[in-house]
Amino acid sequence: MAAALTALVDRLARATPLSAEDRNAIEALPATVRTLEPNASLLYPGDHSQTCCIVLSGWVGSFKLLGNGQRQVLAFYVAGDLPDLQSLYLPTTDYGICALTDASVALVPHGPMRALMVRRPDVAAALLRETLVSGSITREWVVGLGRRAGPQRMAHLFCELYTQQRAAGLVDTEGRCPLPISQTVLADALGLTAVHVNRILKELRGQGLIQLRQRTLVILDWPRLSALAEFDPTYLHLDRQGP
Amino acid sequence: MAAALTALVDRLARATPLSAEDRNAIEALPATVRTLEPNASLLYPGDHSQTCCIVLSGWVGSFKLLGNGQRQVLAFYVAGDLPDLQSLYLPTTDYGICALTDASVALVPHGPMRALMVRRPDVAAALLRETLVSGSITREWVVGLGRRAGPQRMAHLFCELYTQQRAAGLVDTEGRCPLPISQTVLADALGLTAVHVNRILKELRGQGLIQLRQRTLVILDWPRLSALAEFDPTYLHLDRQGP
DNA sequence: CGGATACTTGAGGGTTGTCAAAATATGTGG
DNA sequence: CCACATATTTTGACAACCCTCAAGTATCCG
Repeated sequence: MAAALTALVDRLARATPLSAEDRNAIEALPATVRTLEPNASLLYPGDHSQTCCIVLSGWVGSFKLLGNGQRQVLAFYVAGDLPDLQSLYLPTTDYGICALTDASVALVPHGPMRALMVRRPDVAAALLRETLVSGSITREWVVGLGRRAGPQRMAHLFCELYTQQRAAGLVDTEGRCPLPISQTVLADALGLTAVHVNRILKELRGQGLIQLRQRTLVILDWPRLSALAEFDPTYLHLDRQGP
Repeated sequence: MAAALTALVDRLARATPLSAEDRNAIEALPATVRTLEPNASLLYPGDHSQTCCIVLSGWVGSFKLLGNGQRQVLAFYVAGDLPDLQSLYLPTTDYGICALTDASVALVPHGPMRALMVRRPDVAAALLRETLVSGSITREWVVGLGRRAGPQRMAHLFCELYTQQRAAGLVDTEGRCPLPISQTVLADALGLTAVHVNRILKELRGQGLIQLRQRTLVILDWPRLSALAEFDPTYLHLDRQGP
């Protein structure tokens, strides 16, 4: 359990300077680690969660289901992300969280989490910042789902995921980064069908913009891909605050 | 200027009990009131705002523009809403805010706003709660834009706006509430064209579900409308907290 | 009354969905 | 290592939804 939460410390420190005391306070949180297989649920809509979840490894998604069985993915979460921080303030969750790959998460009870935020205002501010950035990303998804056609929408998502992973040091020198999700999941995130996602992928591949094989995304032509997507990374708020 | 911020006090008190001190502290904030004509901008993408905006009257919207001139509305704001609270923590705004009707807003400088939140933790928690509820609504918009077909999507938005205004006491005994926006704005919120919005309205009207005239929405058949939308108000988090 | 804005309707085309099936990849047990 | 079962990806044909363009009607406001 010790050092399990370094993923969170690293994430927060990326945007906000944290003192050694802040780091220690985070790593001292009582956390239960859970490993998850793909598709395993962590949280169901309507649950009253008593813990906050921190992704340690793998990919996790939040989603909502519709009456006819359709699914909409709301966000992707990777190491250091907090999919349900809001459960601290809004007891009833309105969405589900499940593992998209083999994953591990830390579960921290609400009590110690709240205590940490009271004792360590800088940590509270950093967590609040993460929440606001998540909201900003969700708004950009609204724009994509509302106003971007399929190819542009997919290109934009790839630009987003690529940029996020580059900030996390997960992109290699050849423009490759992990994208360990099926076309079905991609479709549920993009508001399309899996069949159509497949056709758009073929199109982007045919234009020499990307490759997507073996759970790896390769950006072959960033200038043209980001131009197609009209990608502006401002909304990711990756600029570091403070000293 | 005095009492301008009662709209905010009333809004926060709807979900969170506030002490008299809390209320007084909010109403003592230094606020500049601005009146806006329809379409007047309050905030442009890329701005570095030094104030927080509180809607006092009228309807305000946040939005993003795309390269080809398309617009996506991200949220509607009415009296008591805070369209840009996040500017306190994320200095670069990535969206625009403009008046959708004649409107008035209060502008509170970041300094006093921050000071209030430090001195009055309950107010800070109430403001955080509002931010989280906004995020929850944005996620529901993602679901609608991604997975609901036109009529269902529009029905869902009407259910949402109606339920919110009922909580604010703005619905009369005949199921009427204000909806003072053009079909073009509605289209920009629903990710559709104005022409198609018009056709869907005709359809919903023809089925005897709603009326929309003279800036007023009338819910004629709530059971069928909410069933069509598969509307579940959980995500609005209207349940009052605490005593 | 005149001009501007908003709403309404029609015709036709493009994007995306649905249904179905084949091809490929992945995983498991013998 | 192979044989098999399963999941994922790929492709085709067709239909539905939504968009575009265009024109006409209603409404608002000075």
